[in-house]
Amino acid sequence: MNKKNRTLQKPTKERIFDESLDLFSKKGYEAVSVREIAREVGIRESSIYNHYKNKEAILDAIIDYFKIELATSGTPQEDNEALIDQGPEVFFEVGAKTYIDRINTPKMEKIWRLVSIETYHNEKIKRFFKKELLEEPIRGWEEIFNLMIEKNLIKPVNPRTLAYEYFSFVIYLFFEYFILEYDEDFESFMDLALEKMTNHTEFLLQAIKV
Amino acid sequence: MNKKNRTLQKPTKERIFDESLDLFSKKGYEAVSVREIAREVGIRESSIYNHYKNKEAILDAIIDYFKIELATSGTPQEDNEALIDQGPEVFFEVGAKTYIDRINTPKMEKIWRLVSIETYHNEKIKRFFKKELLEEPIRGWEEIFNLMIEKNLIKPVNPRTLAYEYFSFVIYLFFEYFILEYDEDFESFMDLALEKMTNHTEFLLQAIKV
DNA sequence: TAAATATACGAACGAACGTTAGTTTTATAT
DNA sequence: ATATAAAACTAACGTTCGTTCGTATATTTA
Repeated sequence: MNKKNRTLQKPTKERIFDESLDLFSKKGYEAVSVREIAREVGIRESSIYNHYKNKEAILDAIIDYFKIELATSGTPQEDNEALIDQGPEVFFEVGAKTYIDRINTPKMEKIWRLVSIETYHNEKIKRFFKKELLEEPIRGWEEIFNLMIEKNLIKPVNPRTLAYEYFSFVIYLFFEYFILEYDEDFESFMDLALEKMTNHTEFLLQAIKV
Repeated sequence: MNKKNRTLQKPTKERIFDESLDLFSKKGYEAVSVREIAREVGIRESSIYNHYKNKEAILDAIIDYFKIELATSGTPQEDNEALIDQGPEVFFEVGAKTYIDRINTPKMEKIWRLVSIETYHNEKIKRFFKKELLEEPIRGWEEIFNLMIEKNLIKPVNPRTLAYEYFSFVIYLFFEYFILEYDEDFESFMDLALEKMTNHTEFLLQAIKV
């Protein structure tokens, strides 16, 4: 019976990962105890240490998973050039879709929330956030706007300014959701967020179209 | 000698307040122990309880101070009407100045950082942030843009959209500073932030001017 | 089937936490 | 000078924390 059950359910290590993520994303890393994780998994706290070196190793595993998922979900660089020729409208649409795809699984949504929380407390996560989720996207959008200007698709406004105009709103929406409204219904929030994003890109487009 | 020194320095309660704020803003509320506060003040931890009921009461006192400071620094509603007639440029300038004034003392700067951190963990602070620092300003700016449209000073774009366009950038700058770059030099950050804000309002103005 | 490995357990560790109790010192008011 | 009140002290409380140890029980490998 034990053997049969064991094969039907997820491995313990994965269950520790999932339950930890669930708790961390709700309460933050420090506020969750190893005993609490063990209780949720259904084992004793000492058994946790058969699967992870210590508590921090669980957090590290989660962040590693996050980085890998992000790396495999990004739009390939080469496609950009071809997309730009179809005009800014198409690009904004694809851009929005890319960001949504990155939070589209319950697991990733929880990690986003966790990363938002721990950015305050964890230096490693903070640096990652700043570099990969803020500076790198800004740089990418600057490049895109620069290309659009070169191709005479939009007015010659400072591309860095445009990148901030576009992307600061994305950050704002993340902030609004993951920090201020996380408890609320994801579907209805997403509907509202998409509407806000549409208004934003329409306004931006109106301002820079030739 | 003791008496003389005592009268020259701040009262103990105030020193507890100041040191707590200093530590809280650096490490977050939970990460700071009562012993640590006492050590910084230069008394035993039990003496803290002669001045504050418990640890949470210190945090409450800080938040109360913040609310009072914010309430007394806001621009009076009546002035808005007169300012609007001078055109959007003036209004953006005054608006930016108002926000800067609200973080212009070292004490207030620390509390902003603390509020940013604890918004994740403290339900009271979160509700305050959402209502008073996000929804209320957005509502205010919507009203302002609405008036500008009525007075034919700007194009008739949806005023709510304009409010988000303007204010999401302010939130973004707060986020960038208080969460991601807090350690860095305030002066140099503020110079850069002001430049970004100027670019932002210039872009916005260009897009909506009649 | 026997040996080896993986995984679970109960019990305990040392340290840190917020807080309280009782007592002594210091400052103020009569 | 003496009584009162404020504010400091020492010591300890009961909990919780992350982690380790030795051991028992499954599961896998030889």
